[in-house]
Amino acid sequence: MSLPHAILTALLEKPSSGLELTRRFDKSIGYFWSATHQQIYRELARLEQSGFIRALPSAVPARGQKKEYEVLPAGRAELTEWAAAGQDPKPMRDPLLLRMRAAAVIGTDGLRDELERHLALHRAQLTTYHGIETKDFPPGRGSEQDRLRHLVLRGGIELETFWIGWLTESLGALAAEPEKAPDTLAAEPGDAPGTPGAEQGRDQAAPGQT
Amino acid sequence: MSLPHAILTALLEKPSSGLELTRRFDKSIGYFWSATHQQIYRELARLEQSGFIRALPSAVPARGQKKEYEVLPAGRAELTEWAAAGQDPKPMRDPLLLRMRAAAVIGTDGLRDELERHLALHRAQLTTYHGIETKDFPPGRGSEQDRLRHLVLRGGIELETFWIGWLTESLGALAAEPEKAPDTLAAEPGDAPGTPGAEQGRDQAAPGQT
DNA sequence: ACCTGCATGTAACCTGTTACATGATTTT
DNA sequence: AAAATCATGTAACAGGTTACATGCAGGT
Repeated sequence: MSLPHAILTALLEKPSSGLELTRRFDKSIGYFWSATHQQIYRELARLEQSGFIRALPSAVPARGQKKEYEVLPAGRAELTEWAAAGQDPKPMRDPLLLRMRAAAVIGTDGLRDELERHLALHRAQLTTYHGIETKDFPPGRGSEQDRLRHLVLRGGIELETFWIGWLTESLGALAAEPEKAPDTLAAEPGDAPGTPGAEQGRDQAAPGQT
Repeated sequence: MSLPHAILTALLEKPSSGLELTRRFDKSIGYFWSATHQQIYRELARLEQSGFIRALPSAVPARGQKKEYEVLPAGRAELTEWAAAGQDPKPMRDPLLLRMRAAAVIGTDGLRDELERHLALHRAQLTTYHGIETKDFPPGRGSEQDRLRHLVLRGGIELETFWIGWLTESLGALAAEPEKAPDTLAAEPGDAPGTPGAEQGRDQAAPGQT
């Protein structure tokens, strides 16, 4: 239940049309809450129906016509209420860690490549964030808004730093044990080391598993 | 599309019933891929129908009866194929960062409390992980499986460390500017600083926003 | 007989994803 | 006039969440 509140926040920062919001969700807002344009239009319609936002009267209500929205007092109240409620951090759900756990069962073929690919992506993202930081948040104290937004950006920066650190560490640990054998690298799917089926339960007593 | 593969991995580690899987998803596996028992039963039914897993013949197919599943060769092949495909890291989606961005618009009331609450939760989680680490992964090299699983755990540990660092840093930055005024702390929702409605677009030219 | 805990589900709903449709405006 | 781009949507589906239903086993 956070997308509507992300949109309310964005609209309070600046009234926008659906497509403008979509673009903002591809940039700054999307760095911590992503959304597609379909989600945004759906949610805008709901927010309007709930009386939280309204289309600026200037806009013509035709199909291909731009329609700008602004937040109504009820919308601001809703956002304030949401902020007061507090959300519990949700358990992580990350495919890459799952991928690594799977590697412990089906073998490490291709794992290094995948880690290196992610490492490159996270490094690129970090560079982007650093660019934003030097451009938008020069040293010296700005307004309260600036400082809060800077903290959000710091969150992104430190998260990417975490990934880069963990990936680097993992690649190092994998290097210590050279991926089975160099000549099995080109094996097709289904040819994983350890026979394809029929010996489940082999590593039953391994630690850190249950 | 990762839940089925999480289940396949779990079942390859050890054939289990739905409820046993649920419990494992509340512990180790759930530390990086959470799932409820409803999801698990639904997915088990699908995986069985697809011929990736089967119920062990010993079990009686009655309603309140335990039903254990094991992975079939086709299931192992499917998992291997999934692992070879590689997933792109998805854009982050975190309510707490959103909450902080909202605070830049509606005011910082209650923000410190929320950050402190999260800090405590992340510290507790880190303690849990450290407990697992010392118990299950003593120094000295174990099997390849052990080392991969240890890396996964390291991921969890370093992620919690990131949160603790960022939250601490943020609390420090907020302390520097003491939450508006001490006497507004008990204000009701709807009384946020900055008038409730009617002045959107105020901070249009602020950096780091578009 | 009744209650509690174990175990497997059903149903309804909401969010997010993917593919496609349609109208308006600008460019070539 | 055609094509590209801007802009708003519809439809169908997959995945995740919440609440509830059903059956069996063991204890009191």
